[in-house]
Amino acid sequence: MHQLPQISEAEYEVMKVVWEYAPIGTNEVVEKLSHTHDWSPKTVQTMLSRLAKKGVLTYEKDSRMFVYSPLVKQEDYIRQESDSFLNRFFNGNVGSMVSAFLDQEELSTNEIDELQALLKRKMKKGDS
Amino acid sequence: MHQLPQISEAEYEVMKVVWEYAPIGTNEVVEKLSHTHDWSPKTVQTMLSRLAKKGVLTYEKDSRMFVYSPLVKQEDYIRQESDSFLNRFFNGNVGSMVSAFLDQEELSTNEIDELQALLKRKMKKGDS
DNA sequence: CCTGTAAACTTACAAGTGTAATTTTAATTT
DNA sequence: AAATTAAAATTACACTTGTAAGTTTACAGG
Repeated sequence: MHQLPQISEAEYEVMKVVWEYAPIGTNEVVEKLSHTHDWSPKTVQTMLSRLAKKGVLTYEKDSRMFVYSPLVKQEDYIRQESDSFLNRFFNGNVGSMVSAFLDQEELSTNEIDELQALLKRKMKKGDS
Repeated sequence: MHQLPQISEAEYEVMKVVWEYAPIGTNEVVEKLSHTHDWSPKTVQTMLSRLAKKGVLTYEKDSRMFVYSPLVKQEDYIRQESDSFLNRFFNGNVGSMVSAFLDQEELSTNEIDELQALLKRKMKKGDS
């Protein structure tokens, strides 16, 4: 499993837009981000170039404009980061992690129910 | 909730030793890390100074040597990073996160059992 | 008391990141 | 075809991080 390129926090915000709306032009990316971030269009452009250089996305020309598409799947990237997070802080042990979240009282009764349902379904599948 | 200082990945490795063995001197930190990392003692010293400057740890002098102790609790730092991770990648939804781990087939039947036990216990507590 | 040595303090330097401004280029409008 | 203008390409710059090396200082031993 060859490592995916490193994506910085700000770059990731840009990628979220690309993942959701690709193929998407520079201006539209800027527009989408303007709702949630206070970034200059120049800044967004810089991040798009860096992402292209890193091979996270690619583009085609529509006359003079660029239209971007992802090269890396969001799911794959999230998987990589999840694994890294889990190892860094919980020695790779999902149980410790969930346990920590439970201790932090961050889960409502409903959320706990949901989790139990999830696990139950997973069990069934594993059985077969 | 005032933000804790930023701790880089390498710095975190150093902190793990400090958290586990504090109060601990520079040389002992270097020694502990030598088992798991290929870092020059100089590198470790740099990281210790940076951590002190950031206010993550403090030290006292034992004659000419420094003896370090943490100022930030590991648990607090992990909580902060966990929240940040969860928001960044799963919109703060623990269910989505666990669900993702389940989909990645990274949990053995045993681990799933463990999780279920955890949740059951948590439910009981929440009840009372 | 002088000196060697080990510790701490200061400096180094490239890569990555956040955050743009400036310059060039190519399409569009007169 | 020339001029306008909007996009892309290039340049900028400070801060953090990884990774140390060099320099100063103070204790311990002779």
